[in-house]
Amino acid sequence: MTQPSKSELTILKVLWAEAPLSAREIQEKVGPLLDWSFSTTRTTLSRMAEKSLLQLDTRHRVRVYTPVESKARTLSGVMREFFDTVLEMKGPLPTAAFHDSKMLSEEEWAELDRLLNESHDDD
Amino acid sequence: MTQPSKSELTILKVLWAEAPLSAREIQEKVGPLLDWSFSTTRTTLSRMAEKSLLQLDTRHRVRVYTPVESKARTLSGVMREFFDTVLEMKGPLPTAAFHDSKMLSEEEWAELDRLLNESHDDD
DNA sequence: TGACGTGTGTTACAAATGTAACATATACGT
DNA sequence: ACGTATATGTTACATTTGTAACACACGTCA
Repeated sequence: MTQPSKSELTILKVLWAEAPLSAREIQEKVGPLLDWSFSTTRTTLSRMAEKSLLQLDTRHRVRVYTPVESKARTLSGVMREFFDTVLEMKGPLPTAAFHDSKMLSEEEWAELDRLLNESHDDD
Repeated sequence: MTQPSKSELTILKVLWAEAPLSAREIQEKVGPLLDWSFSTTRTTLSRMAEKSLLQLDTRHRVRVYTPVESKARTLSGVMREFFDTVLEMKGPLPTAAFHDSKMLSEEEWAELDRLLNESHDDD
């Protein structure tokens, strides 16, 4: 499970909020944020699809992108990696401390907690 | 303030524990961990010095390396960046939640807390 | 039917990072 | 003085990521 880079995470965030979206639609959202040209956005989307971070479909004759993994699953991986390497905390993590981040809903936090702190060998 | 990569962080960790160290000494500690050849370690050390992550001195006719920034300062930057981009938590962070990480002593946690949550415009 | 906008495939190049060899200098022991 | 180990300088090449242009196909509108 390859971790998304910072830019890739930005794209994933807009897609978690609303998917599937076309490259053009994604560009309208992340272009201003990342100051990217449409080409750049498209290249990054292609690479994300290659890496199976995104799934590709065709709707109304256009390519649309959907995240393969849920927000909770992806962020749990990113967080696990971070705490492992930076703080060397291998065991359960104090996820309650982050619950006031607006990034996830209550249900998503519940899923993330489960993923981080319970059985760890799926996927 | 360039953030250290994962490998660079590994090197910084051994130097925070004991510095200054020569390339050879560092290799003895990180080589097994990272499965690196001596050359690789040396290249990374050079680049870290270029980026001013490490300071270079000569002791007993050998080059020795010392971290420029303290563990607390470096980790506070890394953590700030992480919570910003991943969880979009911009304000104060619940650092108490991490205090059982063995990475830092009580005093270092105190420094890190101060850096993360108080005035934010030094260095 | 021909120009134009939009979608898509392909290619390009630079910087950062991972990973390492080669070559040279220098000190230390014999 | 000579060989040998260690230290240091330099160079190399691949992969990932950032950043983007070029070229072509297709549908729509005049």
